[in-house]
Amino acid sequence: MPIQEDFSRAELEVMRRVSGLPIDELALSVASNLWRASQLFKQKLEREVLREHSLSFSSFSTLFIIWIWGPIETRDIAKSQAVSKATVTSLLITLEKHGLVKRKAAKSDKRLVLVELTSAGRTMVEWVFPKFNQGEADVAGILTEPEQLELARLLRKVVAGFQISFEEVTA
Amino acid sequence: MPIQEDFSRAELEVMRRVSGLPIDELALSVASNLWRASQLFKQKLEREVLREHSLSFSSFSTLFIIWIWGPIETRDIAKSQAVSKATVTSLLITLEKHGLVKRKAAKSDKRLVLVELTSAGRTMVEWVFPKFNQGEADVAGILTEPEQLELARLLRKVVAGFQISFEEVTA
DNA sequence: CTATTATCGTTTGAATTCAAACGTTCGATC
DNA sequence: GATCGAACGTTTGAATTCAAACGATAATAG
Repeated sequence: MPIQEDFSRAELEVMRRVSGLPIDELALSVASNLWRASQLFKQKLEREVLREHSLSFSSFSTLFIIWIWGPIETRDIAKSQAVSKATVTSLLITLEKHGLVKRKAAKSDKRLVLVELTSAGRTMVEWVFPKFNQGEADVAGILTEPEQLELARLLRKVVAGFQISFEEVTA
Repeated sequence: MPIQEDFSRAELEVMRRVSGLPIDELALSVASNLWRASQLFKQKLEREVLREHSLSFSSFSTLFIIWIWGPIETRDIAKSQAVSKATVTSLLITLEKHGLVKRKAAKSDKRLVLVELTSAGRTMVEWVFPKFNQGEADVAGILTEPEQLELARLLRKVVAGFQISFEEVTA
């Protein structure tokens, strides 16, 4: 069935109903498939990998960022995840409750909070990340390798375009 | 600066820190840029278009689906949005509170609930959708038209791959 | 026809999310 | 140094999200 390579059934129906309106149908296609792919990806990872470790997608992403960037400030977690500072505070409270991260005040600037993994947190990331990456590979594996490279390039260009347009909107 | 076309600075740092581990770095690139692009897209639309109408991204998406598919069952909204039925119930409660949708029992099957727009809901969608689509066009416009076509095709293939793999996981 | 099973939408409780408001701390200017 | 504005993380309140449990209805089996 060549429908997946061309247009999905749902997409065709949407197009039919908006035809006549001055709508950018290509942009609509890009946006709706971008959103849908990201949601399916998130759900797959939460159900198949993170659930058994009582981690949400956001919790794991935060844990991963802290693992990569060592002691890191709350505001930088927020920027790197494209979420608000309030969200990060909530996530850190949950993660701290589970003993995976610890917060400490910065010496130089008393407003700052430095976050780092506990040893339990480090163990968790190092245990879960390979399985998480396998899930990513399952999804990416739907495409050929040249297609994966091209998809990564195009998405990177979109992300870069955002950063140029707004440059620090996250309050 | 060719960094956006190649690898972002953050991506390079992540790669550096996971080098040595048996990680599929291409899949990691695809997944992280997919997630980031989708989140930035959602935030842009919520802030620049939906916020002034007191609509969340999910609320508008739901409204749009109901606009397209006329009277529709709760379970079909859930499937089309890739969210749980419980989420749809919550969204419908909010939308009903704002007078944008109405629910009625189906005659044939008393378990079903049919959802449709009120006239206020229809007015809202028809007013907001063009502006929403303009936001989509802004984002897609970061890419050339051939790139947009290719991105849509690749994402569609990924989405189709999901549907083949799981086929109705949404409980 | 009755009993079992499956499906529907909802409720419950907990986590995630954000704008707005807040107190605290830093920096800049006078 | 004192004052004003900016930036930090947190709190608050409301909406979104989901798994699990639930009652009601339908479909299937016996």
